[in-house]
Amino acid sequence: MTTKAAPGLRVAELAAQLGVRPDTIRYYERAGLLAPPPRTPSGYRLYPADAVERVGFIQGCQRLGLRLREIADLLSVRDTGVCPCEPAEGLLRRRIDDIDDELARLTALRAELVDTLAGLPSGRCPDVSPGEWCPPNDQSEGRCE
Amino acid sequence: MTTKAAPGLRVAELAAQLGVRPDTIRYYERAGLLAPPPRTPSGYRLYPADAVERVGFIQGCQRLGLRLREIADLLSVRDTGVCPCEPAEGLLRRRIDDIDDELARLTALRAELVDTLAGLPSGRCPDVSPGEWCPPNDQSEGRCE
DNA sequence: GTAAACCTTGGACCGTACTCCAAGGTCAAG
DNA sequence: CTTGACCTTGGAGTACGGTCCAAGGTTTAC
Repeated sequence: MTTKAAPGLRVAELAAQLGVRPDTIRYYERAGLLAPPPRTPSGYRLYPADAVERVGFIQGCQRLGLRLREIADLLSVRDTGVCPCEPAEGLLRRRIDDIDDELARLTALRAELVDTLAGLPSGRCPDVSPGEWCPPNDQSEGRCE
Repeated sequence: MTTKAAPGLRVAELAAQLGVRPDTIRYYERAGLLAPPPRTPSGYRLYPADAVERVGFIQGCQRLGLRLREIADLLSVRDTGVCPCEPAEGLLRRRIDDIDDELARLTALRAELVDTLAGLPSGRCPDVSPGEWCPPNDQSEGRCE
């Protein structure tokens, strides 16, 4: 069977498969996440079919909140033929810790916002320490009643 | 009583009172949060004492997560002599909604990360859809055992 | 043949809140 | 008088992940 030799994907085709723009693909190349692909005689990039999977891996990692630099590290391990799950474990643990910090911060901030809001429509404007909501000069005018 | 005429604060003095750098004060001026202050004959900025309170207000709003542009809006209301608590209420409500969205997003993401991590050290590397952790070509080599 | 739709490159730009820089002026202490 | 610490300005740089641009070359459809 004469399997049609894979012609490869042009940059816009690869991008469309993954729902991104061609610029993003070229950006990944500049950022070291995608090796420079072979070119047509006239200089167009021609990606092999497995580039789709590679960009999909990038997107999966991004969904988990990894940065491109971290994803590049995982890919470089993966490119040696080794599963990058060991370095990934460290990255993911650190990511969870960051998320926990952020959750705590946002939860505390939310409570503070609710407190501040609760004071707003009442007789006195609450302070936003160390500043105040009301202008400091004319105390008798413009305050919420 | 001959009250010593307030000499005003130079930019580094104002900044030091609030724990920020002079550049930050000048940046607030460029950004429209601080009016251009009077100058000494030689051109140095000389802030009146209430500038400390004003920058304190900015910091208080920042702690609540408001952006400089939003704070500028509140300040411009406050500068009319009116308490900015009414527009602030809208900003703070929207901020709480944003935080709720972010909390939900981070909570879901955290769960996904924990799931992913739980699969890592076991016999099979988990998929990071639509990519996979393990390289697609050599299935038999390099997998976590 | 020609127009539309693709491709190439290097570089500038987005938002956010600063932060730093160079080149020069000012001011107080010794 | 000199030294050092302050001040001025406009502009560039930081992180992040793209996004867009112009100016030109290529390919495809009609």
